[in-house]
Amino acid sequence: MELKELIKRHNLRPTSNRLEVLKFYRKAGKAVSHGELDAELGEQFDRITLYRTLKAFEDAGILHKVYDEKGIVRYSMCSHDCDNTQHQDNHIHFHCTSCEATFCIENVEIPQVQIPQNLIVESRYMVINGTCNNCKRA
Amino acid sequence: MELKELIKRHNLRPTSNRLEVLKFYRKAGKAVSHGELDAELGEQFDRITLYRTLKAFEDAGILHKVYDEKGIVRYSMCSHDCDNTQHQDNHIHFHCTSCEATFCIENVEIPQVQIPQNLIVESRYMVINGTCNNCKRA
DNA sequence: TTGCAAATGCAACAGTATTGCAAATAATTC
DNA sequence: GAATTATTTGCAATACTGTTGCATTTGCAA
Ligand SMILES: [Mn+2]
Ligand SMILES: [Mn+2]
Ligand SMILES: [Zn+2]
Ligand SMILES: [Zn+2]
Repeated sequence: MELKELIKRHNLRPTSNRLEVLKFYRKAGKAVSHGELDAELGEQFDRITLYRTLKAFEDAGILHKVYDEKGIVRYSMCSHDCDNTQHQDNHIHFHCTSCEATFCIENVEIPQVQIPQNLIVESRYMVINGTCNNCKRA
Repeated sequence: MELKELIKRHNLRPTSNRLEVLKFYRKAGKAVSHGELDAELGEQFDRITLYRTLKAFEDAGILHKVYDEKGIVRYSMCSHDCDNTQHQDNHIHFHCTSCEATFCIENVEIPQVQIPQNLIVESRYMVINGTCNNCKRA
């Protein structure tokens, strides 16, 4: 199994819990909240364990946090070379206001902006709200 | 008092609670969370009333919500012609990672971006993290 | 296979926010 | 100005999200 390798490469133990969680995230193809994860795997694993799994994956650079405009926390697979020392997820996120799906726009960097005051920029975060492909035709 | 007028123009009753809250927001010059508001006015007004005041001001177009990258909810004065039908707060927000202050960059619009998929864009949200003027020299 | 470190489950707790309802207050009508 | 009506407020209860402590289980390496 490839997921096991991915977990090991990030210095975590590939437990059944972690394998199932990661399988779910990979399959989802979008950002998933703890609540949605719990709805899927809550019978099998404890609510708190799922919280800790998400935290562990985030720290390890396997998942990254995604916020929509209402502050809802979701997680999504890291694509590149994130690890426990650094995340590299500075891409745009899209949030569908119809179905509430949120996902990464991997290949679009967040544009730089000229801000007038003498402020030091460290990072940028950007969410685009709109209608996704599925909801458009419906 | 000018604040009274502002509240009335948005079809709300200018109670002492609302006047004090609005005075605080105007003075603050930055985004303020419910907790910070409660720390200032909690002796005088009920915690829940403050929640409802913020909600009422938001619905009326007097305040708008601001989220930082950690999902913390703050509110800030609306500058333009927001009302109960529409908000017009599509500017960038700046969050200082040192002092946690968050404020509006009123005069900088959020840049448009070309997203590849056929997604319908409705609005954009952007937060810049960095170091503010005060913290820079410290 | 034994020993140790990491991971899990359960219980308790913390922080933030919402809802129902009765009392208080503001605006409107007389 | 007093009576009537609608809005606002305070308090209690509740919900939701997330964290922490601790005993038990599991994975891994010696
Ligand atoms: Mn992403
Ligand atoms: Mn703003
Ligand atoms: Zn959608
Ligand atoms: Zn600062």
